[in-house]
Amino acid sequence: MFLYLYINIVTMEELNEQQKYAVTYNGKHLLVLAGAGTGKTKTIIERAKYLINNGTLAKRILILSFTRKSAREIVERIKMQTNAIQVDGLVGQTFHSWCMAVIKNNPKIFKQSEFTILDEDDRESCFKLLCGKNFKDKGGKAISPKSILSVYSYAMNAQCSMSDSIRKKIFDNASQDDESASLYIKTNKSLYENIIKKYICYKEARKYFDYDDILNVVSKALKKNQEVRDYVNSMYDYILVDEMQDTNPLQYELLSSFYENCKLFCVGDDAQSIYGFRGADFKSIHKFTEIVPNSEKCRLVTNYRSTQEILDLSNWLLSKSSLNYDKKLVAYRGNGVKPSIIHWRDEWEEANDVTDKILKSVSTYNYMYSDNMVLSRTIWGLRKIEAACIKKGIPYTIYGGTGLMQSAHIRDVIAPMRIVSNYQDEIAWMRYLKLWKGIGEVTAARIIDDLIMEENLDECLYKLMNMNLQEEISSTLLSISDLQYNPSESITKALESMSDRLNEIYKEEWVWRKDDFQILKNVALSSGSVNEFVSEYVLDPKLDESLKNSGKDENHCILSTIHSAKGLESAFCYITNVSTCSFPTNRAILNGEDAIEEERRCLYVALTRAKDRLYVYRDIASVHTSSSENESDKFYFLNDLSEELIEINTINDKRYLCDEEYSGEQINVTNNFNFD
DNA sequence: CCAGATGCTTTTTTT
DNA sequence: AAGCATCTGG
Repeated sequence: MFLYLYINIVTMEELNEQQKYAVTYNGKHLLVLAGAGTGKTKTIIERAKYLINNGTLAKRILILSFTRKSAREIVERIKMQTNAIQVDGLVGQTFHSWCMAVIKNNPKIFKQSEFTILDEDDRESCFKLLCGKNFKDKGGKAISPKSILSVYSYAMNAQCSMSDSIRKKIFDNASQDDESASLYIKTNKSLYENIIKKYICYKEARKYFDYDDILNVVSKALKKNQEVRDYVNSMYDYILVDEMQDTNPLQYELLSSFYENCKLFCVGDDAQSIYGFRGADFKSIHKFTEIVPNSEKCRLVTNYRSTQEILDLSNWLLSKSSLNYDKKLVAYRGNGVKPSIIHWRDEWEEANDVTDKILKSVSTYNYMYSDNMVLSRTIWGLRKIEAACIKKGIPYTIYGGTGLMQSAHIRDVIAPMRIVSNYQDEIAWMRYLKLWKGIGEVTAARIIDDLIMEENLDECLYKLMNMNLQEEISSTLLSISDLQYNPSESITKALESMSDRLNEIYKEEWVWRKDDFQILKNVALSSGSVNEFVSEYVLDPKLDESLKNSGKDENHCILSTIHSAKGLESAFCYITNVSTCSFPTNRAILNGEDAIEEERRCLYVALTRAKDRLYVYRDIASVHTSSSENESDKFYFLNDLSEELIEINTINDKRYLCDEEYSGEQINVTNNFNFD
């Protein structure tokens, strides 16, 4: 009963003392260290409103975030709460989209106005092409193109040397005095550098631009060019940055150009930094006041989301770390029910118990399906839960994994559109040609060698038509080319000539895959040309968003990877497979302390999503202590967990063991729905 | 040289 | 889910 009362209090527009301090801050730069559920987004929104109400023009405020989702959400919420004229021109952007805008608005300085942006898959394809088959290091060991790419990208994002990047990415962050690593780096560094140099030249020749280039080019220009610096500095008075803990050194570099003439207001939580593999360093947030001149930091510690019991467990997890997160969240809502640990013998048992509890929350306790969220460390960990949901008729939405824009059939149809928009796009040619029957890797490469010499698209198509290939190969490209200024219609035409072949490729899957193209066509309606469409969708795939929003208001339970669940919350929260060697993963244990700490933060994010009830699932074999003989067990997060913090249960569910057809009879397995 | 089948592997993910 | 290696057979 009292739970409903609290919800009303939380929605009040009042701010607590800490939030008020941050919102009305009058010094130069401020870092707000905001723990999970402490009103991080609300504080940023109130800050913007406060500035606008005190006479700052909305267009003089820039809201930056790492993700589109958070940037968009903040601006939308401000617009909802404020007079429309006042917020006119308020901008919320990602670092990437902001840099793109700078590039486009300064064509004299940035000459790369016409280029194809490579996404991660394309980038990998480039490296594959450049490495060739069986690429080996000097000791004869294979190096995957993917690992060279990761070395390159990490060096760029973390702004570190090639040697440091190899040490981090190839040698699992070996220490400086690890001799075998140093020797490897010494002998093989040039190998990496050569491929990377080739890649840089290749990009230039093919007019390719990758995500890192977008930031890097602007960052360099800001350093070197006074004109760009003046332009950028003249635009804003205030920069508000969300998710500061995910900001990497390259992005810090960009922010540094604002130190002098703008006021930064950054919000983040070091304990929720889970993007280290991408160059984000949560420690930089600790050094904020050293890095940024004239800056201060403040803290938000009152949590409005969870009960104290849930926070006690979360605080405990951080306190067991050797790192000092200095975090102790206090629940505004007071006490509730202790979290539960549930032991299972196999993952089907786990999936069965989770879905039973979801059903019960709805049938017995009158919650919605959407009050339930199942979290997993990996995307494939959700498959068994999904299967159980289907079996029991629970509506669900999956967050995480590859989005629609990454899926094979969409990329198949985008490929010919990319060719039309940049006929030198070798990666697109390769994908497109290989689709057709009779054309494999070798033939495709031969055709491309012939075509890439041509002067323009028309010459290419003419040559292609005279190659005695299946007619659809050239006719698809022709019809897209003819409809260049009607991208939506060009998709329709492309599909008409490709669908027979796609049907053959995807077989029974084609039934559901083909439905996605209606959405693609709708998105394409807002673009003026094929060219515009393909360049826009890479930076802002509205497709995935429109798909997610369509399920947003529906009463679905959420199945999500932990990474995708950041910012979400749910009354009932189930964290699956928190077992030894799964969480932290085996790989993290091998990679050493930094990786394990990142896993810890990951689990912390998961725990703090829960509002009322938290269930942590694990393999029954994970029960041991930190004094265990087994090496991997020592790193297990839930060792020595006191029963004061958590209630321990083992699934002993006869109905599951003996009877496949569950009749719907309610058996109170863990007896923990008693709020009163 | 290509197609198709099979089995294996896969951190996580955003731009 | 989807890419990979690997094999068989055309």
